[in-house]
Amino acid sequence: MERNTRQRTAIRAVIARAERPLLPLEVLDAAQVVARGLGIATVYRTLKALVDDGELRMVNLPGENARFEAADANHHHHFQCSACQRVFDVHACPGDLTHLAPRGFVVEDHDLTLYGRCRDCAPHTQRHKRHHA
Amino acid sequence: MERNTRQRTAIRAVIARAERPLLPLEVLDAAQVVARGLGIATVYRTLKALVDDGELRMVNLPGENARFEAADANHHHHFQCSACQRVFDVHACPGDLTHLAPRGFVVEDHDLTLYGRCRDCAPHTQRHKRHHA
DNA sequence: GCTATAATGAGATCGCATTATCGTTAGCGT
DNA sequence: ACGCTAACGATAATGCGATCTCATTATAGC
Repeated sequence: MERNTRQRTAIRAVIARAERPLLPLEVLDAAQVVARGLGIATVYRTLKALVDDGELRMVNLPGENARFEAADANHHHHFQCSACQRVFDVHACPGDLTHLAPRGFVVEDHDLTLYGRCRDCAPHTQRHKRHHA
Repeated sequence: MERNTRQRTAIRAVIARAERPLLPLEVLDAAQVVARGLGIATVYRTLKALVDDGELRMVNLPGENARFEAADANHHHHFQCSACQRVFDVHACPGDLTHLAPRGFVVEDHDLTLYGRCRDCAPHTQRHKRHHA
């Protein structure tokens, strides 16, 4: 993390532009457009470094590999599309959930994942085209 | 799934008795008490068979390996202790969350995971002893 | 009790995400 | 522009949960 390379710049840009947490492979695909020849090793290396620096945050969803998003985002949750499998941010929260836990349990945090169809994959309300990012 | 063996009986009993989803290794440990010599291969084989039969359900929590619980339980969520890592059932639900998704998204289901200290690991309110199941 | 064969257990193997290796490339301070 | 060396890319290696292999064991029908 001492030199600014075009690979690192591309990876940073891809994640900053995305409005959803990305898989390492999604980062690779998107960043390769700008940084030709970019390798998966560099993606993993850079993601790890950026997480250590506190610039990125690792996002885990049930049964999924880790995704990465900007760490400066405030508390939010995620929505995974059952059709395209992509994960989107949900800028809403049911609020205080501490009362849901059994007696004697102390709630400190929570994760919420919604499942269904994203805007692009929703039934009925078809979109003109589906240019996935 | 055609013969009733002591291994299978032990595995069924362990899961029925637990009030929380168990990891394959937790099933192994608990079932070995009754079924001596039980191997991990049999645990995986049996869990898979019971899931196929609809008797068990696979439970995925963020960043965790699959756990298994009885399939006849009704809709509920989970609580993972940040100290002992065990997962407990939460028989409560925040209710309708369909309105949280962005416009155009169709919510079909949701997963909620609470994090904190379980009764055994909670601060202050110490328990006399901690005989983990 | 006898037998056919389903089921088991130990250990080898697989699948796959992630990490390490190492020769090459390219920031950046001078 | 030069040189030091961080960073890269290709690919081998790792880690580990889960599955497969196969000789052995034990269930269940007769």
